[in-house]
Amino acid sequence: MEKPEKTRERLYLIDGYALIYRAFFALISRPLVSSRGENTSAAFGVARFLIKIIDQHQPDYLGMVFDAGDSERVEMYPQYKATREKMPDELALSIPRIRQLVEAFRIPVLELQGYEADDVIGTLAGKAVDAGLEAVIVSGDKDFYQLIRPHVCLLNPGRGGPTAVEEEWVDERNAHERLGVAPKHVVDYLGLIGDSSDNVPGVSGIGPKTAIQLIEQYGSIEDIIAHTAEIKSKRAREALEAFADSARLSRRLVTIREDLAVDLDTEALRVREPDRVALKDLFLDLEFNTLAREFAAAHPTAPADAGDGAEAAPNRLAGDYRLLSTTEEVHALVAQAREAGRFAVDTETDSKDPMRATLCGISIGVVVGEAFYLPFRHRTRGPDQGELLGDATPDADAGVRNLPDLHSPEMQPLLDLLEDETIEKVGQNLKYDFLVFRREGIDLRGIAFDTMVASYILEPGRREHGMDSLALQHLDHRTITYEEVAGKGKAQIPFAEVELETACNYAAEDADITLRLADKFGPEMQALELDHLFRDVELPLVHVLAEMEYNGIRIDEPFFARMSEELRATQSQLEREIYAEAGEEFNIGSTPQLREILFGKLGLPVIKKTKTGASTDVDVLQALAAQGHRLPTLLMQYRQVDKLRGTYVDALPLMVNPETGRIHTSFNQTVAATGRLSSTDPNLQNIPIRTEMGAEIRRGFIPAEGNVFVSADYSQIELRILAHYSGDEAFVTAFRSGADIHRQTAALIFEVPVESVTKEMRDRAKTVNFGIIYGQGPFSLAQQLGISQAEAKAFIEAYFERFPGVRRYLDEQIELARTRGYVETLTGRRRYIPEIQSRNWNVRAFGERAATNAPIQGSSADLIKIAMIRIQNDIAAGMVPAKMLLQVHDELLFETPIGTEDAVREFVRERMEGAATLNVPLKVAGGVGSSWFETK
DNA sequence: GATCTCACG
DNA sequence: GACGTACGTGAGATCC
Repeated sequence: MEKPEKTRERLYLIDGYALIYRAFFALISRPLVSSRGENTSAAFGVARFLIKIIDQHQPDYLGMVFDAGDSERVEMYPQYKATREKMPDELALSIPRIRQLVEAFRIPVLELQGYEADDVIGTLAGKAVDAGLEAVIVSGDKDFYQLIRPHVCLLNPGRGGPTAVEEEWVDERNAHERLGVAPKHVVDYLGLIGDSSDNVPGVSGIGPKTAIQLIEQYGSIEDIIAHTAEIKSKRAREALEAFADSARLSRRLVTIREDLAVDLDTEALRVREPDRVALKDLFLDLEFNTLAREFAAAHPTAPADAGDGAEAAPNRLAGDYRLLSTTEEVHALVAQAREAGRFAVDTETDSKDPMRATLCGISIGVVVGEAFYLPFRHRTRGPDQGELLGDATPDADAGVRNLPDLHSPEMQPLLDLLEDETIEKVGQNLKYDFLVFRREGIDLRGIAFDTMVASYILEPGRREHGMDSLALQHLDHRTITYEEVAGKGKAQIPFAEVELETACNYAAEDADITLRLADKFGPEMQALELDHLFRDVELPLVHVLAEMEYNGIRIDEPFFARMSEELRATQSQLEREIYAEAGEEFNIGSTPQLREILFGKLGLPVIKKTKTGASTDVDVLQALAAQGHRLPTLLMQYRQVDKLRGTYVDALPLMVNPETGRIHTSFNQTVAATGRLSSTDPNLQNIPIRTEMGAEIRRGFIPAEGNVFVSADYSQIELRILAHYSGDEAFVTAFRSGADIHRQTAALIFEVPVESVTKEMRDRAKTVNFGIIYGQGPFSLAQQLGISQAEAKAFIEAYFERFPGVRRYLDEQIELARTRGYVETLTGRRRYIPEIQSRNWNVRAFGERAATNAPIQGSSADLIKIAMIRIQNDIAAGMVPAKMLLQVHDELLFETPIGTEDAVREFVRERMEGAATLNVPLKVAGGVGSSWFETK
């Protein structure tokens, strides 16, 4: 039916939740998920619909109607809507978004506490007609047919996409025909047949056909009941005799009220220009880029507000940033912070490495929009550009007004504040500040919020969690960058030499932004139930990691010097042999030159290609060596030696901290998308062990005088997690029996008794076991095992046949990632997988592997983190004299006084094995030694 | 800064 | 039927 002819101004009343549900479920099998993991299906559908309504229908008045609170129908009939499933979480989370959208469109929201949208719509439609308007009810719900009359019609919105449905008008002309009864009898009709979605009972035994017939014959439900005895059909008659009251109740339940106490405020409902800026921001935030473009094209900015640039450029947030220069001011600030019980803190220093940095100032923010900078060690350069005029004392330089020394009695209240556990500290990367303070002899306590960690919990796949990027995205604010105040490259000056007012603006802004971000991230984490992970795992871990970094690890420098000489000699020898074999000298480290030698000059076959040409990696060299060529073998040896020397033996001694004589790595808590840690400067999580020559390097890591190392590593933690999650019977049984899991696996997939499993069978089973965790396919398994692809395929099939629970579990994770956009670990840590929605097979397959691997790798990370926190707590409480030094994903390394090693081993084992209770036991293996090498 | 290679779990 | 083919990291060397 085409659109009814327009004779009056039109008011469109949109049934809000009907629209939202429809939009959400239209995309249920392929939901829209933003890169931050937000399910945006409903918001998208609603936005697109509103644009369409406004552009194509050009309503004169428009309102969005929502249910609010429990309906009076529940009092009438407690089971009303009781069979409805709870709103899916993803949808519930997008309701606030949709309200923002509606607001940005400047469409009034109409709701009345205690009433359903239907009743508000019924009332307003009536009032609209009285006011000389025409009411268009936008909904697909048949209940609304009862409201149809002159100047009231129904618009059932269509649907785009693959299963497109045309929009549909229902008015006086076609209502009767569509439902089989006239609008005035809709309540009788629905009262008889009931409504399963609202759990309205109706009359059991009477369906649409009978209902229509009865209504045609007798009229309303009361009339029908009055004539029950005359009804010919025995079934219908008996049904009515039994359920007459149910029919009356049902009729009342489906009757839409038209008499609520709401006014029709036509002026408020008149369609207005949308708030373009807000809408554009929302669209970008929701990643509706196409919609944003289309909307911008259809609604060009009026000349009046074009070109002022306010829309495009991020704001500069207004902040009152002040430099403190007197003790009294500091005391007042301390009092204010104590009063508030919470403040943001940030340190300014002269190095990115907290183990080498010197503190030069502190910024503090207590309330949003206000922050202070406390300079302690600023100085200026003299006119001759070299002589330092200022130092730590305020009098030394007239140009700089430092506060009294941080450790002077006047500043004691500030130090007390920092060390007061009851006053909450908010910061960005507080591990850094903690270490800087610690080296000043200040123990920063009360770490309550870290915005960098919070951002990581909310968006673990995000590239960077730096403040500049977070402020830009979340606060639409461009921060002052370090380069802007200190310069860059060669011209960069130490922060201590930055002019004070400039330093203050930079530093205080950081504290202010931190506070604003914390206020935003806190509720977001709560909404996603990530609070436990944040409060009980990641936040306590900040301390633990800081402690480990502070501890550092000792190396045997003469050992590295000797090893470097030996490797260098080996390398020269190999170099000569390589040149001889190649027939010329060239740069072995240059891939292009090596390519030319191997595939050009010597004409060896190209095995594998990279983006830029033939690959020369170890797989290729191995294959070429297997063909009987000598050069590839030499190259592999050369590369191994070169790598060990360049990356480890020569590099590590340069990292020794002159102050402590030890190497202090940095454990990054916000890098790995799965929840793992990473280690940098230097990376101590990839110290060689797999080859004999490489493992020698570990002899150079030694405990402090009078100490030994204790190492403890989880045995097959990832496979145990897989067993736990999948609940696979064979798998779980194997682990519970305490037997060798790879041997057990081999017995099952090769169908032989455990005693007959050969070493080769076990090795293959082990490879398959690990391959499964990563989603390895037949192609790569075949390559790895040196077997045919068909054989590899048979292995994988045999595996899943023996472990059907594993297959089921992996499929489940893929399905979860597809439908809700993310997978999660034991602690609820999420990993969003937008790739799984890709139309590109390759990208999608990657997403599927990530979806199966992330819960396993991530849960393993969860467990060791929990263990680390408990261990460090007990170490701090003095239970053992050990120091935790390193974490290498499933392994922890400790340093402890000689004689305490057995106790420490047991202490650590107990806490690691007790980190969680799974379906299968957790097992920890340990070792003791006077070098890292010996702990194996 | 991008690319390649290779070290670890 | 082809696609391209195992997850997660960091560092050093070379090239452009």
